This record gives sequence, structure tokens and C-alpha cells, in this order.
Amino acid sequence: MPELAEVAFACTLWNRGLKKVILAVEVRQSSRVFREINHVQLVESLLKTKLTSSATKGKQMLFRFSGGNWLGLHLGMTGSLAAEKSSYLAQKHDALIIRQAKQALVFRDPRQFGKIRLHQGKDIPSWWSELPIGMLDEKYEIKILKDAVIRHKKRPIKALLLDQRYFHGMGNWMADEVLWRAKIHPGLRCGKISAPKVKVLFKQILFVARGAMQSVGRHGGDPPKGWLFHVRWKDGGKCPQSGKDLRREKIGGRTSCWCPNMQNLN
DNA sequence: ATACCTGTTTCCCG
DNA sequence: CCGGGAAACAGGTA
Repeated sequence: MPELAEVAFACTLWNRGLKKVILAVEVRQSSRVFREINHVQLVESLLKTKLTSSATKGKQMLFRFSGGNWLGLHLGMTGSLAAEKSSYLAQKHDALIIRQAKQALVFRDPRQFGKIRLHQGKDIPSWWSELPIGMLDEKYEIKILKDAVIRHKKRPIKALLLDQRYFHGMGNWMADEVLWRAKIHPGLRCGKISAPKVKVLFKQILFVARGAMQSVGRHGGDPPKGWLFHVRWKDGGKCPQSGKDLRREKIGGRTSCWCPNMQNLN
């Protein structure tokens, strides 16, 4: 379930292995998550090193190991991280297991849309430093939204919100949550959003991103009570605000959920 | 059986 | 060249 905050939380699970030596590395070489790297090289570069730090940016994760070894992870649609007991045995969809004395750090991904990257060298990998600015960054500003809306006039706003260049870390449920709070129909074309609505939209982007990080990002689990999240997939789900029936439809390539009563095309 | 799915990339069209 | 949309990737679940 990996969007911004879930990714941040997943990262903390591996933090249990910080400062600890890697005793063994297991890979399921058939997994598609290794498509961009050599899995033998991955094992060799992590073995006997220490996990020294971790970070997340949007949906991306970066783990640093001693000796100038860097591991990038993306959880795709169904990827997850876990810290298991040291006696843990590999399960069917475990792509990577990093074994330490007291725990096994696991990356599993049934659908294998996730991706592992590797980098060797003293400096932070360029694919990390070149990631777009994040919604939680101090420098994240409304100009990014304004420019994007002008550039993509014909796109439904829902599709724009899922564009990682502008809303790094945004995923399907966050986008629905943002639009619901901003009272904007997901199918509204970007060029039709009024100036005041753009302001509201920006405010809600920050609210949802920050709120998700403070709840899900810190403790895992679900977003706070009252969020659309809790009802958006329920058949017969009602809008937490208006109490009316929610609607679901594919917009911008993804199933979207909205309240027809609160969110209109103006 | 059928139709889903918290994501990204690639391909095709205008 | 750009913007926009659909398909593809793959396995589990309802």
C-alpha cells in the first residue's frame, strides 16, 4: 500500500537494522524487481557492510551501506518491507532478504512492479539527487501547481495529481482525499479550475501530505478518522461530510471516488 | 470465470 | 517536439 506516508513508515521498519552488519543476502533472482540491476552484484556489494542510514523521498527509498554502497527501493503497487526474526525463512514473494544477527530485513512484492536500484561510490546516486521536489519540502510552492495546471489544461485534475513530477509521493487514495477536501470533481479539466480553487487545492495537498505523514508515516495503519480513505472502497460508502452516496469511476486512468454532492465540475 | 487493485513505463495518436 | 490516453507489467483476491 505504498504512497508517500506508507513508504516513509516502511522505511522505519528497516531502521531496526541500522549500524548492524550484513551477514547474508538472499535474492529471488527471478523477481522482476531486479530488472535494472545485476543481482549477483547486489549480493556482493551488501555482504559484510553495515546499514548506515535510510531516507525516503516521495515513494522512493534510499538505504546507505558502508563502503560506498547504496540501495534504492521502490515498492510499486504491492511491495512491502518488514523486519523479521533472524530465523525467518524466505516466503514465496520475498525478493530480497538482508540477514543480520538479530533480524532479517525483507523486501517482498507479489506483483513485482517494485524496483531495486544499486549505486557504488562515495557520493549520493544521481538518480536520488535528481528526484523532483517533494510536497513536504520547504521549497514546495503553489507555483508548481499553477504552472502544471496551465501546462496541462486538457487533463483531468485527478490525472495531474498522480503526476510524480509535480506531486512527488501522491498516490490514488491521497489524490481522491485531496480533491474531496478541495471540493473539486476529479474529472475537472485543469484549465477550468478557477484561481481561488487552485489556492484551495494547494492548501489541501499540503494538508493531506502532512496529515498522512503524521499518522500513517509515524505509526503505520490508517489515516485519521473522518478521512475519505475509510469509505472510498466500500460499496454503499457515504461521504463523511454530506452523508450522501459516493461515486466511483475510472478517471485519469485510475478508479476515483468522489462525492457528487460536494464535488462538482465548476 | 470475471474483474478488480494505494504504480510506472512504453507506445501510439493527434 | 509535446500532451494525453491506453496498454502492459503480474499475482492475489473478491
